[in-house]
Amino acid sequence: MGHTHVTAATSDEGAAVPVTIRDVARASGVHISTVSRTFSAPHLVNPETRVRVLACAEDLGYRPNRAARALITGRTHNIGLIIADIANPFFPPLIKAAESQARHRDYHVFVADTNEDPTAEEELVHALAKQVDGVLLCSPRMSNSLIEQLSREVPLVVVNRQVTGLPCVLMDVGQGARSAIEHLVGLGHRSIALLGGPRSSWTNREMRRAAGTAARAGGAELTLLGPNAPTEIGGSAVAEQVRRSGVSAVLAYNDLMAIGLIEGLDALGVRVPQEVSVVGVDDITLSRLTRPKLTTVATPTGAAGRTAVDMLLQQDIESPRGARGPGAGTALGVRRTTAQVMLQTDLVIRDSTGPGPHARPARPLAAPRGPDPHCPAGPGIPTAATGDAVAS
Amino acid sequence: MGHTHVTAATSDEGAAVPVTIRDVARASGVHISTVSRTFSAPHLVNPETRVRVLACAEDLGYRPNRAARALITGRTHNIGLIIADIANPFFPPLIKAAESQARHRDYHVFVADTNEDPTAEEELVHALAKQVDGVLLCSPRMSNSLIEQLSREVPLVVVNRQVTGLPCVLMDVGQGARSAIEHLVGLGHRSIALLGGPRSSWTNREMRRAAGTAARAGGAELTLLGPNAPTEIGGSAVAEQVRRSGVSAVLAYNDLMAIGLIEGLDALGVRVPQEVSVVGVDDITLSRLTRPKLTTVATPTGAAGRTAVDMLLQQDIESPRGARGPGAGTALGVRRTTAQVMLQTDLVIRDSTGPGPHARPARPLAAPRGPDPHCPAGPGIPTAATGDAVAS
DNA sequence: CGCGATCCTGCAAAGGTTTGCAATGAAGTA
DNA sequence: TACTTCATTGCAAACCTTTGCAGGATCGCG
Repeated sequence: MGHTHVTAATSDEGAAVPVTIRDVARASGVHISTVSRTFSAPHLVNPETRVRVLACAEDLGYRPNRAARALITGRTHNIGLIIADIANPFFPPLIKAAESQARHRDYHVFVADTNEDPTAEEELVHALAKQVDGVLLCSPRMSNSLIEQLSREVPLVVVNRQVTGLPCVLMDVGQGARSAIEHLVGLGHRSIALLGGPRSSWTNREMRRAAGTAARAGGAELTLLGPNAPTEIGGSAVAEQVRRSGVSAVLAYNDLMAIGLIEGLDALGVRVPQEVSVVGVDDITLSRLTRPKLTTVATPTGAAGRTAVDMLLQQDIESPRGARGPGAGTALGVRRTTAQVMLQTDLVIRDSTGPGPHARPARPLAAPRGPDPHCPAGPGIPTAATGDAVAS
Repeated sequence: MGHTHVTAATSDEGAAVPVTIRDVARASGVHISTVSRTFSAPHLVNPETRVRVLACAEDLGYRPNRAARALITGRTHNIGLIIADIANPFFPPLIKAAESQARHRDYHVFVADTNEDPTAEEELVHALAKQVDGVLLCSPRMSNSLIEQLSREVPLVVVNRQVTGLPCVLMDVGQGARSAIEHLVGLGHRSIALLGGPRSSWTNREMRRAAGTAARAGGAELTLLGPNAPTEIGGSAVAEQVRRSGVSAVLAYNDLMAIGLIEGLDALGVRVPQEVSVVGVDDITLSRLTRPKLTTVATPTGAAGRTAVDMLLQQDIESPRGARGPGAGTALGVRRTTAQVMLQTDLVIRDSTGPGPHARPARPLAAPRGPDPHCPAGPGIPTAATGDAVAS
């Protein structure tokens, strides 16, 4: 590793003296159990004692050892967050929201990246299992059956995937794809391509299903292209294929692919939206910054992260892990209710979609359009309703 | 919270039977200490016994309880990663690299987001202290003295900040800023603005210092604008100010601001790079995707994450935390060597910079330029050398 | 055959916290 | 006054693992 040590100094440092509950007990003249209760069950200790203990604790800089606490309570107050690819801008807002929500509930979040690799996913669940109270599985690439199996090892909440028997947070990409297709059909497009994402993606299947239905209903022909890598590269790689297919509009699996496709088409001399319209999914920050600005289906990423954490913690509180007390370890089945939450998506119309070859002549050609009925707050600004739910 | 429960089912699930070292011991007919050694000191146990124990462990699905292990060894095998803003695309590659590197060393990573808030930073260090073996502080916003103080509580490695006595990973933004200014001066710009970032940012100070020197050396005038929020919004907000200042080129604190600025200038009818040249810092993915593509100083984010983890673990191995064995708890000072690593940056020339008003007439005006000597692999492709070091 | 060395394994303490139970004392009730 | 109830606190077991120490067996060597 070619670093250069600019400075190499030595410094004196007192060994971090670990101050335990015992020290606090001694300092405040009570038994350690009283100190413990001061923190974990304050109502059980005399207010006067409590303030004294708290003062001593503060004074000594005491912080409860979470490992010891975890050891006896069986609850680590940690949760795991397994992500297909942190570098995909879709995920950071989700991570951020989840971490913040967890922190408010006095939980910490382990983040792990699988590089879209199903095997890594499985290993990570195993590795995390004993160390966390539950795991959030975001856009998993492994099989449903494996997920179910793993859920017997550690409480799981799945995001962007429907697994029966498990709590799931879903984004209504079906509705999103439908809106997108309807938007394109309304613009006069009759030949549309769907740029598929990873084969094992639930989102991918949902989009295909909904887009197919919507296209049929609108009298348009839908061409399936894929599967592809859900990245910019994946998008630009199919540009040539898109051109040859002769479609006048494309719905891409996500924004990254849409942007890559636009790049690729541009390199081939195909103009967007004049010759081909492109719609993405996710509404990542980037999609507002490219030229042309991307028309896309906004997904409520932050809300998904928060909701997933809530569901995990709720489920977790119902059924604490580990046997409590001697003799309570009989493996009696735990009955728990699982819920699936569907979050609404919103079509955000910007500049990457325009009139198709079948547009009625009355429509102005290739002119900037006004706000679309689907997008109450006007183009470019995700609606506040994005995080809200939709009855389905 | 407006979600709709699409499904609410109940499922039977065996209580996750916690299989401990004791179960494995019973199953394989040895004492628990032998099982323990099988995992933590395999060379001390008879090969035959070992395979038998391993088989049983595998069979029962045993995984060592890390909390218990942490309790007695004093090492959690976790590290904390404190980030100013996960949503800033500068950080995900760093997180990803750090997490991956840590995992290879059998460590897990807690990720926490401070929203650029110094107070949150301090609280997070406290909260994490007892739970991790060390903390990576990325682009901290708190004061040096506070950082030093916190480093007495938990081993710290600082990224993007120079703190004497603490191990630091720095990116040579000074060199980067110099290259950028020289590039602009070479293009004929004599009046350049520096768009500052957060006041408490070390990077910010370094850039100001280096850019000032380079501008003086090149006979250019440098205008300081800031501090600003290191975001797209922060950049677009100063567009008007940039126009009024009359400069012909701008070096922005980071890519996000540069892109925001270009957006803002565009809205004011100022063309980039024809009227104003813009240079960013970081080379985030986004900078290759905007129009015009951004000229920027590439920072080795992944290498920084990996290096930081390595430094933390190395320092950590030298001085294990917590008193080992009875009577060893005397607070004798631990002497440890701290190093600072400086990583090289690289100017990547793309399309957001062009000839300035003082360009020699021989130069073609506003025409696409070929590869720049600063960028060996050609524009648009970060050089492989980016992660390597530079002697300084 | 005896002795030490080596290898393997068991024993038990320790690590910091939580928590059921018991003890204490005070206050309230009959 | 005697008895009950309640609030507060102490006691000690338990959580699961690691590790220093010692015991036992086996082997090599003189």
